[in-house]
Amino acid sequence: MKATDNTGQNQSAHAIFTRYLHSKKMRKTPERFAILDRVAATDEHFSIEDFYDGIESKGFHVSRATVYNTIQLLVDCGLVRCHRFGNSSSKYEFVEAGTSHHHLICTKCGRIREVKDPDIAKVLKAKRYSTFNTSYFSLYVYGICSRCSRKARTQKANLK
Amino acid sequence: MKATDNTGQNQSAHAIFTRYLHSKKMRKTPERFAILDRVAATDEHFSIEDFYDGIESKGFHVSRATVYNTIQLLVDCGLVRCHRFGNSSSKYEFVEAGTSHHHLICTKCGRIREVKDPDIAKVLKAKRYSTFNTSYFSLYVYGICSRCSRKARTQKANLK
DNA sequence: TTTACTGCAAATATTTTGCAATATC
DNA sequence: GATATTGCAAAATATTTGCAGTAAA
Repeated sequence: MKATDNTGQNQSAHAIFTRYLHSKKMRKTPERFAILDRVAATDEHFSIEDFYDGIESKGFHVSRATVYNTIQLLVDCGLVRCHRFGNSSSKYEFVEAGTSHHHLICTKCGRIREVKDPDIAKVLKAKRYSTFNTSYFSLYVYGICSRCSRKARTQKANLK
Repeated sequence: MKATDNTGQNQSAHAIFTRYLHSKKMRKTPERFAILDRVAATDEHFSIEDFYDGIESKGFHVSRATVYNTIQLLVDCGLVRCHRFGNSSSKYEFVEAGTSHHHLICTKCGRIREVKDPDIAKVLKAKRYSTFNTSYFSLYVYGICSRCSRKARTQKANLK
């Protein structure tokens, strides 16, 4: 399981979620916390379907509707981010407090690479947009990945 | 109709698309250019459905499948960008050559605001990622828009 | 005890695909 | 003339919704 400390305040994801649910007068159900636990234990991007299959295989049953609902709550309270790459289904990731990364997306093969980029993160964090209360950023860099570049070079060479 | 000059080379969108189709040995059909023309004449984000209805109402008939295919070609050759905001359908926009903007997305009401931000654009353009051949960026800034902030303040005040 | 939440299944929305007819090259 | 592209409809995929039963507060 990953660490879930939050910006030095040492609040666990559980505590954040509990506080969020409380503030919205929503119920603290076992399904919601089971889903949070499993999300927090997942290092990769996952789709709802991935997640649904995964949690079933661990012997815990929740309906798809509850997965959709709960993941959305986690997005709303900032514990999870949603990405919609290419034309595939929504992908989610647990937010490791205090960290940040961007995504390099290959427009040829669709492969996603994560990059930590403190320089850009710093510039973005310093940015203020008038009358807009920023909470976070998503930066997507589109281009051709090394594998596809290599493939293209090889094909070109073979044509000669 | 908007100007379609490209990075000082004065290539029209038509010329770019023609060149692209030629390079891929694809056919230059009237449907493809009619779709490009209408895309280039549209200032806002549009969904495939919006676009389909719009082009029908102008008396030009193309099938949905052709709209999907052709818009994807335009994305592939860089004349159009695709955004997938929130959980709505894909939104597209014509790329005005040489310009750039980011998107502020309200996590409460879903409203999208475009902002030109030359500073950030400059920083991003200067960025190089090893073994990745960048073609463009998309930056999404999430937060609460002024309207929603105001609404929240008013509600709080009324509770007192 | 009240009613928010859950599971299930059906409905909706969006996008993709197969195939016969057509038009580009 | 060969075959890429089109239109149409059906299929596939992803997500939302309605409702009756269950459980948190």
